[in-house]
Amino acid sequence: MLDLRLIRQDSELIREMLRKRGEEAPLDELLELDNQRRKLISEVEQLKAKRNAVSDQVAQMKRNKQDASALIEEMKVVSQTIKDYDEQLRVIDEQLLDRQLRIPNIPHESVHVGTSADDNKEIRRWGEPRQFGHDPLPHWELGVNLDILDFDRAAKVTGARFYFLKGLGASLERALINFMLDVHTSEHGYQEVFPPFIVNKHSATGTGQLPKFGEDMFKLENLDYYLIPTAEVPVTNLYRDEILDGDRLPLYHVAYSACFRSEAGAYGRDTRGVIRVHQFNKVELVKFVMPETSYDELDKLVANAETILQKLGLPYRVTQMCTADLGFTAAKKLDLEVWMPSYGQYVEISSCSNFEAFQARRANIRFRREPGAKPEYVHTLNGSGVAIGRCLAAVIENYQQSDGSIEIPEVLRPYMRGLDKIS
RNA sequence: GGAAGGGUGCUUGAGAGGCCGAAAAGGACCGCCUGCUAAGCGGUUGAGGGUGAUUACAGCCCUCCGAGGGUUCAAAUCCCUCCCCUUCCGCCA
Repeated sequence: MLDLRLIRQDSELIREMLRKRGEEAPLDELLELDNQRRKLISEVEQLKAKRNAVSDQVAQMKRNKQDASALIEEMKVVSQTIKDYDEQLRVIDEQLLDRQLRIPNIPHESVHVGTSADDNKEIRRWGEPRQFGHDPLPHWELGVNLDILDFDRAAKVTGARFYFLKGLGASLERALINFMLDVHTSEHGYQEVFPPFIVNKHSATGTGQLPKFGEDMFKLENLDYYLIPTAEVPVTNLYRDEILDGDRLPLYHVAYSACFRSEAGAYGRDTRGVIRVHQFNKVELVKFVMPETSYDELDKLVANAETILQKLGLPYRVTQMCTADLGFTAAKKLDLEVWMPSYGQYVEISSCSNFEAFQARRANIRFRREPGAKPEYVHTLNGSGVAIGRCLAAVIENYQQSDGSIEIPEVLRPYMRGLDKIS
Protein backbone atom coordinates (compact mmCIF):
# COMPACT_ATOMS: atom_id res chain seq x y z
CA MET A 1 0.00 0.00 0.00
CA LEU A 2 1.28 3.41 -0.89
CA ASP A 3 1.29 6.43 1.37
CA LEU A 4 -1.94 8.28 0.76
CA ARG A 5 -0.27 11.52 1.76
CA LEU A 6 2.30 11.03 -0.97
CA ILE A 7 -0.38 10.30 -3.56
CA ARG A 8 -2.20 13.44 -2.48
CA GLN A 9 0.93 15.59 -2.70
CA ASP A 10 2.47 14.25 -5.86
CA SER A 11 -0.01 12.21 -7.80
CA GLU A 12 1.80 12.88 -11.08
CA LEU A 13 5.00 11.30 -9.81
CA ILE A 14 3.13 8.23 -8.60
CA ARG A 15 1.26 8.00 -11.87
CA GLU A 16 4.54 8.13 -13.77
CA MET A 17 6.13 5.44 -11.59
CA LEU A 18 3.15 3.15 -12.02
CA ARG A 19 3.16 3.70 -15.74
CA LYS A 20 6.71 2.38 -15.82
CA ARG A 21 5.40 -0.90 -14.51
CA GLY A 22 2.66 -0.89 -17.10
CA GLU A 23 -0.11 -0.05 -14.66
CA GLU A 24 -2.83 2.51 -14.90
CA ALA A 25 -3.95 3.02 -11.34
CA PRO A 26 -7.26 4.75 -10.56
CA LEU A 27 -5.63 7.64 -8.74
CA ASP A 28 -8.29 10.21 -9.64
CA GLU A 29 -10.96 8.07 -8.14
CA LEU A 30 -8.79 7.56 -5.09
CA LEU A 31 -8.19 11.26 -4.63
CA GLU A 32 -11.85 12.03 -5.07
CA LEU A 33 -12.74 9.52 -2.35
CA ASP A 34 -10.05 10.97 -0.16
CA ASN A 35 -11.53 14.42 -0.63
CA GLN A 36 -15.04 13.29 0.18
CA ARG A 37 -13.73 11.45 3.20
CA ARG A 38 -12.00 14.46 4.66
CA LYS A 39 -14.95 16.71 4.06
CA LEU A 40 -17.28 14.27 5.79
CA ILE A 41 -14.90 13.82 8.68
CA SER A 42 -14.74 17.49 9.50
CA GLU A 43 -18.52 17.76 9.34
CA VAL A 44 -19.23 14.79 11.52
CA GLU A 45 -16.50 15.72 13.98
CA GLN A 46 -18.02 19.12 14.52
CA LEU A 47 -21.27 17.43 15.38
CA LYS A 48 -19.54 15.02 17.70
CA ALA A 49 -17.78 17.86 19.47
CA LYS A 50 -21.18 19.44 20.02
CA ARG A 51 -22.68 16.22 21.27
CA ASN A 52 -19.84 15.77 23.73
CA ALA A 53 -20.18 19.32 25.03
CA VAL A 54 -23.93 19.08 25.45
CA SER A 55 -23.67 15.66 27.09
CA ASP A 56 -21.43 17.22 29.70
CA GLN A 57 -24.02 19.95 30.24
CA VAL A 58 -26.78 17.39 30.63
CA ALA A 59 -24.74 15.45 33.13
CA GLN A 60 -24.10 18.56 35.13
CA MET A 61 -27.73 19.66 35.11
CA LYS A 62 -28.83 16.22 36.26
CA ARG A 63 -26.39 16.39 39.10
CA ASN A 64 -27.87 19.76 40.05
CA LYS A 65 -31.37 18.29 39.73
CA GLN A 66 -32.21 20.65 36.88
CA ASP A 67 -34.47 19.84 33.95
CA ALA A 68 -32.45 18.91 30.86
CA SER A 69 -35.22 17.64 28.65
CA ALA A 70 -34.97 20.47 26.12
CA LEU A 71 -31.31 19.74 25.50
CA ILE A 72 -31.98 16.03 25.27
CA GLU A 73 -34.65 16.58 22.67
CA GLU A 74 -32.27 18.71 20.64
CA MET A 75 -29.53 16.11 20.84
CA LYS A 76 -31.76 13.36 19.55
CA VAL A 77 -31.67 15.01 16.14
CA VAL A 78 -27.93 15.61 16.29
CA SER A 79 -27.27 12.01 17.24
CA GLN A 80 -29.30 10.71 14.34
CA THR A 81 -27.40 12.97 11.96
CA ILE A 82 -24.12 11.69 13.33
CA LYS A 83 -25.27 8.15 12.78
CA ASP A 84 -26.10 8.89 9.15
CA TYR A 85 -22.79 10.59 8.50
CA ASP A 86 -20.84 7.81 10.18
CA GLU A 87 -22.50 5.31 7.89
CA GLN A 88 -21.59 7.36 4.81
CA LEU A 89 -18.07 7.62 6.10
CA ARG A 90 -17.84 3.89 6.68
CA VAL A 91 -18.78 3.23 3.06
CA ILE A 92 -16.23 5.71 1.76
CA ASP A 93 -13.49 4.37 4.02
CA GLU A 94 -14.16 0.90 2.74
CA GLN A 95 -14.01 1.98 -0.89
CA LEU A 96 -10.90 4.02 -0.32
CA LEU A 97 -9.08 1.17 1.39
CA ASP A 98 -10.11 -1.24 -1.33
CA ARG A 99 -8.68 1.06 -4.02
CA GLN A 100 -5.49 1.54 -2.04
CA LEU A 101 -5.01 -2.18 -1.56
CA ARG A 102 -5.22 -2.75 -5.32
CA ILE A 103 -2.48 -0.33 -6.30
CA PRO A 104 0.92 -1.99 -6.73
CA ASN A 105 4.18 -0.78 -5.25
CA ILE A 106 6.23 1.78 -7.16
CA PRO A 107 9.65 0.74 -8.45
CA HIS A 108 12.88 1.91 -6.85
CA GLU A 109 14.95 4.35 -8.89
CA SER A 110 17.61 1.70 -9.50
CA VAL A 111 15.12 -0.51 -11.35
CA HIS A 112 15.37 -0.29 -15.13
CA VAL A 113 12.29 0.24 -17.23
CA GLY A 114 11.03 -2.66 -19.29
CA THR A 115 7.83 -4.00 -20.78
CA SER A 116 8.11 -7.72 -20.04
CA ALA A 117 10.25 -10.42 -18.45
CA ASP A 118 12.38 -10.33 -21.59
CA ASP A 119 13.81 -7.04 -20.43
CA ASN A 120 15.18 -8.43 -17.18
CA LYS A 121 18.93 -8.02 -16.89
CA GLU A 122 21.51 -10.60 -16.04
CA ILE A 123 23.81 -9.21 -13.39
CA ARG A 124 26.32 -11.97 -12.80
CA ARG A 125 26.97 -15.67 -13.21
CA TRP A 126 28.57 -18.19 -10.93
CA GLY A 127 29.89 -21.60 -11.96
CA GLU A 128 30.05 -23.34 -15.29
CA PRO A 129 27.33 -25.69 -16.51
CA ARG A 130 28.85 -29.13 -16.59
CA GLN A 131 29.70 -30.83 -19.87
CA PHE A 132 28.20 -34.29 -19.75
CA GLY A 133 29.87 -37.26 -21.41
CA HIS A 134 26.40 -38.59 -22.12
CA ASP A 135 22.98 -37.18 -22.92
CA PRO A 136 21.80 -35.79 -19.61
CA LEU A 137 18.40 -36.97 -18.49
CA PRO A 138 15.73 -34.77 -16.91
CA HIS A 139 15.14 -35.22 -13.19
CA TRP A 140 11.72 -36.76 -13.73
CA GLU A 141 13.32 -39.63 -15.67
CA LEU A 142 16.30 -40.03 -13.38
CA GLY A 143 14.10 -39.86 -10.30
CA VAL A 144 11.55 -42.36 -11.57
CA ASN A 145 14.28 -44.75 -12.73
CA LEU A 146 15.89 -44.65 -9.28
CA ASP A 147 12.44 -44.99 -7.67
CA ILE A 148 12.95 -41.86 -5.60
CA LEU A 149 10.23 -39.87 -7.42
CA ASP A 150 6.72 -41.13 -8.11
CA PHE A 151 4.35 -38.97 -10.11
CA ASP A 152 1.85 -41.62 -11.17
CA ARG A 153 0.83 -42.63 -7.70
CA ALA A 154 0.63 -38.99 -6.58
CA ALA A 155 -1.76 -38.39 -9.47
CA LYS A 156 -3.86 -41.26 -8.17
CA VAL A 157 -3.73 -40.16 -4.56
CA THR A 158 -4.27 -36.46 -5.22
CA GLY A 159 -4.04 -35.26 -8.80
CA ALA A 160 -1.85 -33.54 -11.33
CA ARG A 161 1.15 -31.48 -10.21
CA PHE A 162 1.87 -33.53 -7.10
CA TYR A 163 4.58 -36.06 -6.45
CA PHE A 164 5.87 -38.53 -3.92
CA LEU A 165 9.50 -38.58 -2.84
CA LYS A 166 10.67 -41.99 -1.74
CA GLY A 167 13.67 -43.51 -0.03
CA LEU A 168 16.83 -41.50 -0.59
CA GLY A 169 14.82 -38.96 -2.57
CA ALA A 170 12.86 -38.12 0.56
CA SER A 171 16.15 -38.08 2.50
CA LEU A 172 17.67 -35.70 0.00
CA GLU A 173 14.71 -33.34 0.36
CA ARG A 174 15.08 -33.39 4.12
CA ALA A 175 18.85 -32.97 3.87
CA LEU A 176 18.44 -29.86 1.73
CA ILE A 177 16.00 -28.33 4.20
CA ASN A 178 18.26 -28.96 7.18
CA PHE A 179 21.39 -27.88 5.36
CA MET A 180 19.86 -24.55 4.37
CA LEU A 181 18.38 -23.87 7.79
CA ASP A 182 21.73 -24.61 9.41
CA VAL A 183 23.68 -22.34 7.09
CA HIS A 184 21.32 -19.40 7.52
CA THR A 185 21.02 -19.73 11.28
CA SER A 186 24.65 -20.44 12.13
CA GLU A 187 26.49 -18.51 9.41
CA HIS A 188 24.13 -15.68 8.45
CA GLY A 189 22.52 -14.78 11.75
CA TYR A 190 18.90 -15.60 11.02
CA GLN A 191 16.59 -16.77 13.76
CA GLU A 192 14.64 -19.86 12.82
CA VAL A 193 10.86 -19.85 13.07
CA PHE A 194 8.42 -22.57 12.23
CA PRO A 195 5.21 -20.89 11.11
CA PRO A 196 1.62 -21.98 10.65
CA PHE A 197 0.97 -23.18 7.09
CA ILE A 198 -2.52 -21.70 7.18
CA VAL A 199 -3.20 -17.99 7.58
CA ASN A 200 -6.25 -15.79 7.88
CA LYS A 201 -7.29 -13.13 5.39
CA HIS A 202 -5.75 -10.28 7.35
CA SER A 203 -2.33 -11.86 7.00
CA ALA A 204 -2.87 -12.58 3.32
CA THR A 205 -3.84 -8.93 2.87
CA GLY A 206 -0.84 -7.74 4.85
CA THR A 207 1.69 -9.27 2.51
CA GLY A 208 -0.30 -8.43 -0.63
CA GLN A 209 -1.87 -11.71 -1.77
CA LEU A 210 -5.31 -10.29 -1.10
CA PRO A 211 -7.48 -8.71 -2.32
CA LYS A 212 -6.18 -9.07 -5.87
CA PHE A 213 -4.58 -12.51 -6.00
CA GLY A 214 -6.91 -14.75 -4.04
CA GLU A 215 -7.15 -17.08 -7.04
CA ASP A 216 -3.51 -18.07 -6.65
CA MET A 217 -4.06 -19.50 -3.19
CA PHE A 218 -5.95 -22.53 -1.90
CA LYS A 219 -8.75 -21.40 0.37
CA LEU A 220 -10.21 -23.62 3.05
CA GLU A 221 -13.85 -24.33 2.60
CA ASN A 222 -16.25 -22.19 4.64
CA LEU A 223 -13.40 -20.42 6.41
CA ASP A 224 -11.42 -17.26 5.79
CA TYR A 225 -8.28 -19.37 5.96
CA TYR A 226 -5.72 -19.89 3.21
CA LEU A 227 -2.90 -22.39 2.68
CA ILE A 228 0.25 -20.31 2.54
CA PRO A 229 1.83 -19.82 -0.90
CA THR A 230 5.11 -19.01 0.87
CA ALA A 231 6.40 -18.65 4.43
CA GLU A 232 6.70 -14.95 3.66
CA VAL A 233 3.05 -14.60 4.61
CA PRO A 234 3.05 -15.96 8.18
CA VAL A 235 6.57 -14.77 8.97
CA THR A 236 6.08 -11.18 7.77
CA ASN A 237 2.80 -11.08 9.66
CA LEU A 238 4.54 -12.16 12.85
CA TYR A 239 4.77 -8.50 13.78
CA ARG A 240 1.54 -7.26 12.22
CA ASP A 241 0.01 -4.43 14.28
CA GLU A 242 3.11 -4.13 16.43
CA ILE A 243 5.57 -1.37 17.21
CA LEU A 244 9.06 -2.81 17.49
CA ASP A 245 11.88 -1.31 19.54
CA GLY A 246 14.40 0.17 17.12
CA ASP A 247 17.27 -1.59 18.84
CA ARG A 248 15.79 -4.93 17.82
CA LEU A 249 16.31 -4.05 14.15
CA PRO A 250 17.39 -5.44 11.83
CA LEU A 251 15.43 -8.61 12.54
CA TYR A 252 16.29 -11.69 10.48
CA HIS A 253 14.11 -14.79 10.34
CA VAL A 254 14.50 -17.99 8.40
CA ALA A 255 11.60 -20.38 8.06
CA TYR A 256 11.03 -23.73 6.48
CA SER A 257 7.52 -24.27 5.19
CA ALA A 258 5.53 -26.17 2.68
CA CYS A 259 4.09 -23.83 0.04
CA PHE A 260 0.77 -24.29 -1.71
CA ARG A 261 -0.10 -22.68 -5.02
CA SER A 262 -3.12 -23.15 -7.20
CA GLU A 263 -1.07 -22.30 -10.33
CA ALA A 264 -4.23 -20.97 -11.89
CA GLY A 265 -3.40 -19.90 -15.41
CA ALA A 266 -0.29 -22.08 -15.69
CA TYR A 267 -1.96 -24.84 -17.68
CA GLY A 268 0.45 -26.47 -20.08
CA ARG A 269 3.54 -24.86 -18.57
CA ASP A 270 6.25 -26.95 -16.92
CA THR A 271 3.96 -29.94 -16.89
CA ARG A 272 6.68 -32.47 -16.17
CA GLY A 273 8.77 -32.93 -13.08
CA VAL A 274 8.77 -30.96 -9.87
CA ILE A 275 9.34 -27.49 -11.29
CA ARG A 276 5.74 -26.28 -11.16
CA VAL A 277 3.62 -28.09 -8.62
CA HIS A 278 0.82 -27.33 -6.17
CA GLN A 279 2.87 -28.15 -3.09
CA PHE A 280 6.57 -27.67 -2.53
CA ASN A 281 8.99 -27.00 0.27
CA LYS A 282 10.93 -23.83 0.67
CA VAL A 283 13.34 -22.20 3.09
CA GLU A 284 12.50 -18.54 3.24
CA LEU A 285 14.46 -15.55 4.53
CA VAL A 286 12.54 -12.57 5.93
CA LYS A 287 13.94 -9.29 7.20
CA PHE A 288 12.54 -6.31 9.08
CA VAL A 289 14.88 -3.35 8.80
CA MET A 290 15.21 0.41 9.12
CA PRO A 291 14.30 2.20 5.89
CA GLU A 292 17.72 3.72 5.25
CA THR A 293 19.35 0.28 5.30
CA SER A 294 16.96 -1.74 3.20
CA TYR A 295 18.90 -1.73 -0.07
CA ASP A 296 22.10 -2.83 1.63
CA GLU A 297 20.04 -5.49 3.34
CA LEU A 298 18.71 -6.63 -0.02
CA ASP A 299 22.24 -7.14 -1.32
CA LYS A 300 23.13 -9.15 1.76
CA LEU A 301 19.98 -11.21 1.41
CA VAL A 302 20.81 -12.10 -2.17
CA ALA A 303 24.33 -13.03 -1.12
CA ASN A 304 22.96 -15.28 1.63
CA ALA A 305 20.83 -17.15 -0.90
CA GLU A 306 23.75 -17.39 -3.33
CA THR A 307 25.87 -19.00 -0.63
CA ILE A 308 23.54 -21.99 -0.65
CA LEU A 309 23.95 -22.59 -4.36
CA GLN A 310 27.69 -22.07 -4.15
CA LYS A 311 28.06 -24.59 -1.35
CA LEU A 312 26.00 -27.04 -3.36
CA GLY A 313 28.15 -26.37 -6.40
CA LEU A 314 25.19 -25.50 -8.59
CA PRO A 315 25.82 -23.04 -11.42
CA TYR A 316 23.50 -20.08 -11.35
CA ARG A 317 23.00 -16.52 -12.46
CA VAL A 318 21.51 -13.47 -10.80
CA THR A 319 19.00 -11.39 -12.72
CA GLN A 320 17.39 -8.09 -11.94
CA MET A 321 13.71 -7.68 -12.71
CA CYS A 322 12.68 -4.74 -14.87
CA THR A 323 9.78 -2.49 -13.92
CA ALA A 324 7.28 -4.73 -15.69
CA ASP A 325 8.28 -7.92 -13.86
CA LEU A 326 8.41 -6.77 -10.25
CA GLY A 327 5.24 -8.43 -9.14
CA PHE A 328 2.62 -6.52 -7.23
CA THR A 329 4.49 -5.82 -4.01
CA ALA A 330 8.19 -5.36 -4.73
CA ALA A 331 10.05 -2.09 -5.20
CA LYS A 332 13.07 -4.04 -6.39
CA LYS A 333 13.53 -7.70 -7.11
CA LEU A 334 16.46 -9.95 -7.92
CA ASP A 335 16.12 -13.58 -8.93
CA LEU A 336 18.56 -16.44 -8.61
CA GLU A 337 18.31 -18.86 -11.50
CA VAL A 338 19.93 -22.28 -11.29
CA TRP A 339 21.25 -24.18 -14.28
CA MET A 340 18.79 -26.93 -15.22
CA PRO A 341 20.24 -29.31 -17.83
CA SER A 342 16.82 -30.66 -18.87
CA TYR A 343 15.67 -27.14 -19.73
CA GLY A 344 19.01 -26.20 -21.21
CA GLN A 345 18.64 -22.93 -19.40
CA TYR A 346 18.60 -21.19 -16.04
CA VAL A 347 15.44 -21.68 -13.96
CA GLU A 348 14.26 -19.45 -11.12
CA ILE A 349 15.09 -20.92 -7.73
CA SER A 350 14.99 -17.85 -5.54
CA SER A 351 13.35 -14.48 -5.65
CA CYS A 352 14.65 -11.72 -3.39
CA SER A 353 12.67 -8.52 -2.91
CA ASN A 354 12.69 -5.27 -1.06
CA PHE A 355 9.12 -4.17 -0.41
CA GLU A 356 10.18 -1.00 1.36
CA ALA A 357 7.17 0.10 3.46
CA PHE A 358 4.58 -1.38 1.10
CA GLN A 359 3.84 -4.44 3.22
CA ALA A 360 4.58 -2.67 6.50
CA ARG A 361 1.88 -0.12 5.74
CA ARG A 362 -0.64 -2.83 4.91
CA ALA A 363 0.27 -4.95 7.89
CA ASN A 364 0.90 -1.98 10.18
CA ILE A 365 4.40 -3.01 11.24
CA ARG A 366 6.29 -0.12 12.80
CA PHE A 367 9.29 0.64 14.95
CA ARG A 368 10.52 3.38 17.25
CA ARG A 369 14.04 4.64 16.76
CA GLU A 370 14.27 5.30 20.46
CA PRO A 371 11.88 5.19 23.38
CA GLY A 372 9.30 7.94 22.98
CA ALA A 373 10.00 8.55 19.30
CA LYS A 374 7.20 8.57 16.72
CA PRO A 375 6.52 5.15 15.25
CA GLU A 376 7.75 4.69 11.66
CA TYR A 377 7.08 1.91 9.21
CA VAL A 378 9.79 -0.72 8.88
CA HIS A 379 10.98 -1.94 5.53
CA THR A 380 10.36 -5.62 4.85
CA LEU A 381 12.35 -7.91 2.61
CA ASN A 382 12.30 -11.54 1.77
CA GLY A 383 13.89 -14.09 -0.46
CA SER A 384 13.93 -17.81 -0.99
CA GLY A 385 16.96 -19.37 0.54
CA VAL A 386 16.15 -21.42 -1.59
CA ALA A 387 13.22 -23.37 -3.06
CA ILE A 388 13.76 -27.00 -2.04
CA GLY A 389 11.89 -28.82 -4.83
CA ARG A 390 13.63 -27.03 -7.65
CA CYS A 391 16.92 -27.37 -5.82
CA LEU A 392 16.40 -31.11 -5.54
CA ALA A 393 15.73 -31.23 -9.26
CA ALA A 394 18.87 -29.20 -9.92
CA VAL A 395 20.97 -31.51 -7.74
CA ILE A 396 19.59 -34.61 -9.44
CA GLU A 397 20.22 -33.25 -12.91
CA ASN A 398 23.54 -31.54 -12.36
CA TYR A 399 25.02 -34.42 -10.34
CA GLN A 400 23.77 -37.24 -12.54
CA GLN A 401 26.26 -39.88 -13.62
CA SER A 402 26.37 -41.74 -16.88
CA ASP A 403 25.02 -44.87 -15.16
CA GLY A 404 21.93 -43.03 -14.01
CA SER A 405 23.07 -42.68 -10.41
CA ILE A 406 23.36 -39.35 -8.62
CA GLU A 407 26.35 -38.10 -6.74
CA ILE A 408 25.45 -36.44 -3.47
CA PRO A 409 27.03 -32.98 -3.09
CA GLU A 410 29.65 -33.02 -0.39
CA VAL A 411 27.92 -30.54 1.92
CA LEU A 412 24.83 -32.75 2.04
CA ARG A 413 26.58 -35.98 2.93
CA PRO A 414 26.60 -35.33 6.69
CA TYR A 415 22.84 -34.98 6.37
CA MET A 416 22.55 -38.32 4.54
CA ARG A 417 24.37 -40.71 6.79
CA GLY A 418 27.61 -40.08 4.94
CA LEU A 419 26.32 -41.54 1.66
CA ASP A 420 27.99 -40.20 -1.46
CA LYS A 421 25.55 -41.35 -4.09
CA ILE A 422 22.04 -42.45 -4.88
CA SER A 423 21.87 -45.49 -7.09
C1' G B 1 -17.82 -30.58 20.40
C1' G B 2 -20.03 -29.42 25.82
C1' A B 3 -19.54 -26.22 30.42
C1' A B 4 -17.59 -22.06 33.11
C1' G B 5 -14.62 -17.71 33.52
C1' G B 6 -12.03 -13.86 31.09
C1' G B 7 -10.03 -9.94 27.20
C1' U B 8 -8.89 -2.34 29.94
C1' G B 9 -2.60 1.73 28.53
C1' C B 10 4.51 -0.96 28.26
C1' U B 11 2.97 -4.65 32.49
C1' U B 12 -0.25 -5.95 36.67
C1' G B 13 -4.93 -4.31 37.78
C1' A B 14 -9.44 -1.04 39.44
C1' G B 15 -13.77 0.94 37.17
C1' A B 16 -20.30 -1.78 36.73
C1' G B 17 -24.33 4.50 32.37
C1' G B 18 -22.49 11.13 32.62
C1' C B 19 -17.14 14.25 36.68
C1' C B 20 -13.11 8.05 32.65
C1' G B 21 -8.18 8.26 27.76
C1' A B 22 -9.23 5.83 32.13
C1' A B 23 -7.51 4.91 39.73
C1' A B 24 -3.38 2.52 41.83
C1' A B 25 1.14 -0.03 41.57
C1' G B 26 5.21 -1.60 38.72
C1' G B 27 8.39 -0.54 34.52
C1' A B 28 10.76 3.08 31.36
C1' C B 29 12.49 8.08 30.67
C1' C B 30 13.87 13.23 32.52
C1' G B 31 15.27 16.30 36.64
C1' C B 32 16.80 16.84 41.97
C1' C B 33 19.54 14.53 45.68
C1' U B 34 23.87 11.40 46.13
C1' G B 35 31.79 9.43 46.31
C1' C B 36 29.34 5.40 42.67
C1' U B 37 25.06 2.32 42.71
C1' A B 38 20.58 1.60 45.19
C1' A B 39 16.90 4.17 47.87
C1' G B 40 14.16 8.85 48.23
C1' C B 41 11.60 13.25 46.05
C1' G B 42 9.28 15.78 41.71
C1' G B 43 7.81 15.30 36.75
C1' U B 44 6.98 12.82 31.99
C1' U B 45 5.27 8.43 29.68
C1' G B 46 -0.40 5.14 24.07
C1' A B 47 -2.07 5.09 19.00
C1' G B 48 -4.73 6.79 14.72
C1' G B 49 -7.25 10.71 12.24
C1' G B 50 -9.13 15.86 11.01
C1' U B 51 -7.93 20.98 11.09
C1' G B 52 -4.00 24.21 11.22
C1' A B 53 0.74 25.19 9.45
C1' U B 54 3.28 24.60 4.89
C1' U B 55 7.43 20.27 5.93
C1' A B 56 7.38 20.38 11.21
C1' C B 57 6.79 22.13 16.52
C1' A B 58 2.19 24.11 18.78
C1' G B 59 -2.91 24.67 19.51
C1' C B 60 -7.92 22.96 18.77
C1' C B 61 -11.13 18.86 17.69
C1' C B 62 -12.61 13.57 16.80
C1' U B 63 -11.90 8.26 17.49
C1' C B 64 -9.93 4.00 20.05
C1' C B 65 -10.98 -0.09 26.93
C1' G B 66 -10.68 -7.73 21.85
C1' A B 67 -13.78 -6.81 16.78
C1' G B 68 -18.48 -5.45 14.76
C1' G B 69 -23.50 -4.02 15.50
C1' G B 70 -27.58 -2.24 18.88
C1' U B 71 -30.03 0.60 23.10
C1' U B 72 -29.42 5.81 25.03
C1' C B 73 -29.27 12.86 24.82
C1' A B 74 -24.75 10.15 26.78
C1' A B 75 -21.46 3.37 26.72
C1' A B 76 -15.06 0.68 29.04
C1' U B 77 -19.81 0.10 31.79
C1' C B 78 -26.35 -2.38 29.33
C1' C B 79 -27.96 -5.89 24.96
C1' C B 80 -26.66 -9.02 20.48
C1' U B 81 -23.08 -11.45 17.12
C1' C B 82 -18.16 -12.87 16.25
C1' C B 83 -12.86 -13.58 17.50
C1' C B 84 -9.18 -14.81 21.04
C1' C B 85 -7.36 -16.62 25.93
C1' U B 86 -7.80 -19.71 30.54
C1' U B 87 -9.89 -23.94 33.23
C1' C B 88 -12.80 -28.51 33.33
C1' C B 89 -15.16 -32.55 30.41
C1' G B 90 -15.21 -35.34 25.70
C1' C B 91 -12.15 -36.69 21.50
C1' C B 92 -7.42 -37.08 19.78
C1' A B 93 -1.33 -36.68 17.64
